[in-house]
Amino acid sequence: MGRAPCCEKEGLKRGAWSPEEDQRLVAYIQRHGHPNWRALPRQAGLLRCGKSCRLRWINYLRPDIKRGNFSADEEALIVRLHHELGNRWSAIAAQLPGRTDNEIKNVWHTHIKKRLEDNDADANASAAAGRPKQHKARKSKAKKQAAAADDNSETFTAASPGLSSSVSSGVTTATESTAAVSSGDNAATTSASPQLGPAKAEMEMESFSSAEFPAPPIDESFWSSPEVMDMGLAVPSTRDEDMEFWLKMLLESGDMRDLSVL
DNA sequence: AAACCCCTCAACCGCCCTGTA
DNA sequence: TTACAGGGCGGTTGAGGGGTT
Repeated sequence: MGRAPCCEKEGLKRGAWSPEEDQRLVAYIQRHGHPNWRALPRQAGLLRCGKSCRLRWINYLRPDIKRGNFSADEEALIVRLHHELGNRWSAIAAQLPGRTDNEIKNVWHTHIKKRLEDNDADANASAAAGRPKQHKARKSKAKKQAAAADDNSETFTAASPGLSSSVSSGVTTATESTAAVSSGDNAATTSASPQLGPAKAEMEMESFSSAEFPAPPIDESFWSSPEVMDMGLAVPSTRDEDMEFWLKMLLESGDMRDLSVL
């Protein structure tokens, strides 16, 4: 006899969550917690599977979720942890506060893995071809992320407009620092290097042009923050300086040394 | 302008693990 | 020890959207 389904599928809603559903779920969890996911949707008046509620909460509605672009440091950490742990996304997520396993998994499959493959391909083809190909989707993502960085602090409330401010508060503060660091596709382009050894990174740096990768807007307050000042790091003003800045930062943080074994 | 391409990411599916009776 | 329920996890899917032709 087969295993019983986790929940009765009949009559349950599927697909994207509405703001009203989000609000209902958040309100219920804030009031009662989630001692029993299976019973929760019925008690909260939601036509959803318990698993679906859990996933929605874990991946999207939890107040400590850090939304927005992954910083170069975060991406470097993901690469390193994936090297050590494999596809154990929850274990990797445990090392990245505010990030979910689902989000990390998505980032890995859509960005990092592809970049690693590109880098391998480029390394093989560079002698013959020269410059790496710029995938169109990355260009679109650059725009998208630049826009996302602009209203990063509003992402959560915008996605779920009905939510109370108590839930969305804390998300903005958690996000701002990341947004400042990784505004635009800068995170993606600059972090293209961290998973490479220094020589490969240098090779890749030369392949970028400022025309293809216009400098993203930078939150000046970040650069004047005590943490950054303590590092004695100058504010990068050009693309090349930008790349060198991140390389230096990663080397000093130790990430690059760890990654050089890859 | 419109059709097509393809990338992103939220959400789902199904298996596995753990706790409990 | 076994059966079952519930939660967790990793793989996969598909709608939506932006870029290209």
